[in-house]
Amino acid sequence: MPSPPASDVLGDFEARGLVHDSTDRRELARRLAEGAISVYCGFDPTADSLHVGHLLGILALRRFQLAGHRPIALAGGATGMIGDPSGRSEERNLLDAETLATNLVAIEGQLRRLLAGDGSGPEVAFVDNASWTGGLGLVEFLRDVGKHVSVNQMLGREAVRARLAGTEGLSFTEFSYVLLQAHDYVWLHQHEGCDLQVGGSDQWGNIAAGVDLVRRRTGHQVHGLTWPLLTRADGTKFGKSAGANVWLDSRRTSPYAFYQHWMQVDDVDVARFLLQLTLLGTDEVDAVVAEHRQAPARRAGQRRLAWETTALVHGAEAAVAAQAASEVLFGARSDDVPTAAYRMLEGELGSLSLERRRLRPGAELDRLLVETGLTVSLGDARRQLAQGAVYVNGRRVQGEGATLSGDDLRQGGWILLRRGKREHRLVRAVGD
RNA sequence: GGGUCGGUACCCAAGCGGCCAAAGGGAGCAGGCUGUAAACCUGCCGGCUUCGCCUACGGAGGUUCGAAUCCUCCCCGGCCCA
Repeated sequence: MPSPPASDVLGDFEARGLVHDSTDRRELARRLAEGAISVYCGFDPTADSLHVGHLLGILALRRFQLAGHRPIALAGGATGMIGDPSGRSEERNLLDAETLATNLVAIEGQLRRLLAGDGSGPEVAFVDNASWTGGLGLVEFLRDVGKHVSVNQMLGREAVRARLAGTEGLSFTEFSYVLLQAHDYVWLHQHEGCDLQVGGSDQWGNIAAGVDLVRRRTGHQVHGLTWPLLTRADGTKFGKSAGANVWLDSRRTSPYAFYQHWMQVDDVDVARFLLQLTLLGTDEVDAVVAEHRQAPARRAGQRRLAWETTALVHGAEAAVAAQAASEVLFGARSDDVPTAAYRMLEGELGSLSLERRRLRPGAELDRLLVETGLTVSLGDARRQLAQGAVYVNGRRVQGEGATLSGDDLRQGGWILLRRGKREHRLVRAVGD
């Protein structure tokens, strides 16, 4: 895999559309060219898994690593206790310590796995800001951190202003969040030699505050860099599929679902996503995009995107399986599938087992649809049936009262159900 | 605390005694066209034992043959005054 030239990560970020804001660009470029630096990106444990939005941060660290710099992945055990008001219109509910601890462990595990890399480049450092914030006394904090920060400036921040102007208000706790993150930067600068913090554009305020605080406390000039948030071309937030978040944890979003999520990306977004969400070199992305433009129907862009992201997050083996499942389901012959393929699909799809007698000819399809979760209610199931949205083993069945027929159990016990274009479920008959 | 306007389905928003499961828009789902795109066209879009029934218009009561619509109290929000 071609890595960006060690001397020009910044240029690479720019070429990929990954620069939203940064501290003095020339100064930063000079610093990066001068030699390896330590760069940090934080991840707050707001859930027990990261989601696709976090991929940008993870890849950013990898990009720096490939260019010879030292990445620091920070899990926000302390900041997670407070809640970042950036980009939020409402006060967060504080997570209880237990949930937080669980989340932290889960997220750290994911970060370690995703950043393990291939052994090239400097090793990644994993830190948790609770380790240096936990023992910090309030008075000490107010003297060492608070004294250097201007409330006037804090009030000027976009995230704060929006909340003060609106009806939601802002608690002192969230108002103070930026101080913690700024303090993190100081600590990492002093103890880990960190000279650059990166994050999504919503983090700019927090990062800038950190850069400021480092200067006031140490007189050193450190840097910040943000990328634009992941959005679709139409401006809507990306990372949701059918309203649900797309997670990196396979228990929350299966590798198959994850793969499909990328397969379904709009043409207009493919090039940008390839640049921003994979480690492919820009030349290679250009080649893929050119191929895609030649014959958009083949979805070369989406295929490559799905492959790269799935392999990155779930490993090559899972990516192969997800790809194979997709071939079966979206290929020409989903009405006649070999047993081996059924077994494979069983692991990839939402599948369930039902007693054989429930799947006899005459069994009502509407109930089956509800049971498999393909529709949300019986009424919905009947609507879908009436609209011709339902397929059994790849063949459309129509009519509200549709039932299973004699040969619907394939290879001795599987039924492939589908609603609409792309929702599939596999049902397996068990018992006698 | 006083005044006033408002709280309607996932969101915005009409309705202001029966014809209201509630206009319109958005989102979502499906069908058509396609390429598992986009755009466009069409249909659906509370639940159920579906020619009917149940639950719903901030909450609780009440008036009425009949209430989202009227009355009372309560809760919540905007604005104005203190």
